[in-house]
Formats: sequence, structure tokens, C-alpha cells
Amino acid sequence: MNKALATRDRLLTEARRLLWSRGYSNVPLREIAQGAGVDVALIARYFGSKLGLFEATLENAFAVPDLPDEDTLIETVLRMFVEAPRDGNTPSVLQLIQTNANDPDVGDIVRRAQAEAMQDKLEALLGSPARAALFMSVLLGFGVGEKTLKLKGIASPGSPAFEAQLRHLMTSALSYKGP
Amino acid sequence: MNKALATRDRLLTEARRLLWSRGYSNVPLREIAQGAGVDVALIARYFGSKLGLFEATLENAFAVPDLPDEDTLIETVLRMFVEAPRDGNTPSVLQLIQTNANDPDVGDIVRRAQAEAMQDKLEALLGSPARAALFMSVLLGFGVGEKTLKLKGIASPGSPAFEAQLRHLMTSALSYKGP
DNA sequence: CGCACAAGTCAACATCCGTTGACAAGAAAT
DNA sequence: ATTTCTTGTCAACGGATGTTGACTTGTGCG
Repeated sequence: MNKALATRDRLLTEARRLLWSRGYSNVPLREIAQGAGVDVALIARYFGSKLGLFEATLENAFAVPDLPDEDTLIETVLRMFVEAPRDGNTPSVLQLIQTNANDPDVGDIVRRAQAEAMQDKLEALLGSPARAALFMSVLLGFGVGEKTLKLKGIASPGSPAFEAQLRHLMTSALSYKGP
Repeated sequence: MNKALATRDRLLTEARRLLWSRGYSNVPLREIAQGAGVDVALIARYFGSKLGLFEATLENAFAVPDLPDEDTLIETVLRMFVEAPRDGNTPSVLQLIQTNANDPDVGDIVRRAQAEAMQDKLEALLGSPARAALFMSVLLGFGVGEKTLKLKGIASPGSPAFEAQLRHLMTSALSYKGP
């Protein structure tokens, strides 16, 4: 019975790696199974369906630590961006959103999960939905620009310039005092 | 012979509407053909393949008018965002990028087309690749936040608050004086 | 009219993919 | 050792989708 949990975990890890980075519709189950070293049929046994597998990868995906103030928010996000490419194995939550939020199969699920887990916390910390939305927007755009569009004007992750650019965008977003 | 061009155009228009908004892999050819009121096989005749059809929709897609200074750049983009939802029929170039830039089939094409057509102009106008990249990032993020993630903190398009938010982000991006 | 070519339709094929149920190997229990 | 439950594999089905070739309809020209 322990063996089963181990392979279930291998499937889950591989699924998170592939589905989050390339998008739900772009990854066949057979590839996930092969990456985990087992047969496809086991996915049906352990997760019921492809959707079940995807939902399992979302467990605690959007969990955000409680942050005391805006400065530590910025520093935390900075570390997320800088450390994420280091280990390289687990795609970031931003990638998950970018590759799956407009997918016809799972878009709603991703949006809802993100909204429930992150928006309230951000709004509480930043004081207004508008500031929270602009902050999220800036993060999304920077992620898309770097990972997806590969804009050559964005410095390479980890460099001081990269940190300066990201920090500038975040502080700019937080400087919004709108209606 | 004129009739052919007309239906070719109907196919092209419908393809742009569907492929740009929902993404290359998420739209079956049969749906495009049905929307244009013709049979699927005509796509093969007029465009060779699905990829050929998609590439045809990219003709002049990224064409950007020459802009004299940064202020008119901001105003032009603002009008783009405000007017785009009005006619509602043609998705914006930003949507095209968001839904297709990470598609395994056409991602490279979209990235290359965008880079060739927009980046050089933006860099020339803004003076540095970094400022151009941050400007693009901010636009992308705002688009994703509004259309894809539907962040509730983003005002409804067309409202004064919407314009204020977008203007704030753009001027913030342009205020970057990095290395 | 009759013919040739353009424009469009139809059915079928090949492939991919999620899913399913029957079956095999291996461990645990009696 | 035999049985029973767990874990895993295999082949096949059914649906969707891009693509192809044969066929039909329509139109202009002699």
C-alpha cells in the first residue's frame, strides 16, 4: 500500500512539471506516465481522469504565506522569481496561470483557485482591489514577457538588472492611488 | 474568380476572430469553416493547411504606425484598449500573443513576428531595450489580468478608472531608467 | 447547346488521445 | 501452498481532428 503512494507521487510531480509549464491541453497523459515510468492506465486508477490529475496538482498551489507589509511582499516575490529558475524543476504559479488560464478545459478552475487563494490576501494587504489587481498584472506581464515572449530587453533572471526591473514594476504598481 | 476571393476573405476573418481569441490548438478547422459558411476542405484549397491559414491571419498583424513621441504612444495604446472591446469582432494583437505565444505549434512564429515588427520600433522610440520590454510587459500583464484572469480590481474597459489604471502602468514603465 | 474550368461538397483515411476492462505479476494473509 | 488483495500492464474502443481525393454544382465561353 506504500508502494502505491510512491508512484502516485511520481505521477503527481511529473504532471505538475509538464502541465504547469506547457499547459493542460498540450501534454498527453502518455507522456506524463512515461516520465513517471509507469503505464497510462494508472492515472485513471489513482486520479480518475486527466482533470482529476490536474486538480490534484493544484492542491495548495496558490497557498500564500501571510505577509506583514508591502516591503516584505516585494522581497518575497523577488525571491520567488529569482529562486524559481534555480531549481528549475517545478514551474512557478505564474507559469501555471499563463499556460492554463485561457484553456477551455481548465481555465475556470485555475481562475477560481487563484482568485480564492490570492486575491483576498493581496487586497487585504494592499488596501484596495485596484492596487492588488495592478500588482498581479505587473507580475503576470513580467512573467509572460520573460518566459513566454522572451523579450530581449528583460535582463537574465538572477542578475542585478533583472531584480531592478522587477522591483521597479512592483513599486510602480503599488504607487497607484486610484478611485 | 472573384467569388473565390470573397469566401477566402470570409475564412480569413473568421479564422482571425477564433484563432486569435481562443488559441491555435483550441479551434478546430471545422468550426472556422462553419462560421464562414463553407466546407472544411476549402481551407486546404486556399491556404494549404491549418498552419497556412494561421500564418495568413498574421499578415500585417503586428504593423505599428510610426509614432513621434512617447505621449502619442501612450494615447495610441489607450485608444487601442478602449476601442477594441467596442467593435468586439477582431481580437487585439495582445490577445493573439497571450493565447498563442506558448502554443507548441505556433509559438515560435508568433514570437518571431512580434519581435520583428514591434520591438525594433519600440526600442527606437523609447531609447533602450529595457524600457521597451517593460512597456510591453505592462501591456501584456494588463491584458492578461483583464481578459484572461478577469481580475475584479481592474475597472471595466471604457470607464475613466480603466483609463487611469492603464495610463498609470504605462507611465510607470516608461519611468524606468535602468542600465 | 455543350464544353471547360472554377468553386464547393462529401466521404473517408490516418492519427492522436482519453478512457476502459480484461488480464498478469507480486506481495500478504490464511 | 493456496488464496486474496494490491499493483501494474496490455490491447482495444470511441471520439475528435487535419488532410486528401473523388465527385458535384455552377458559371462563362465557343
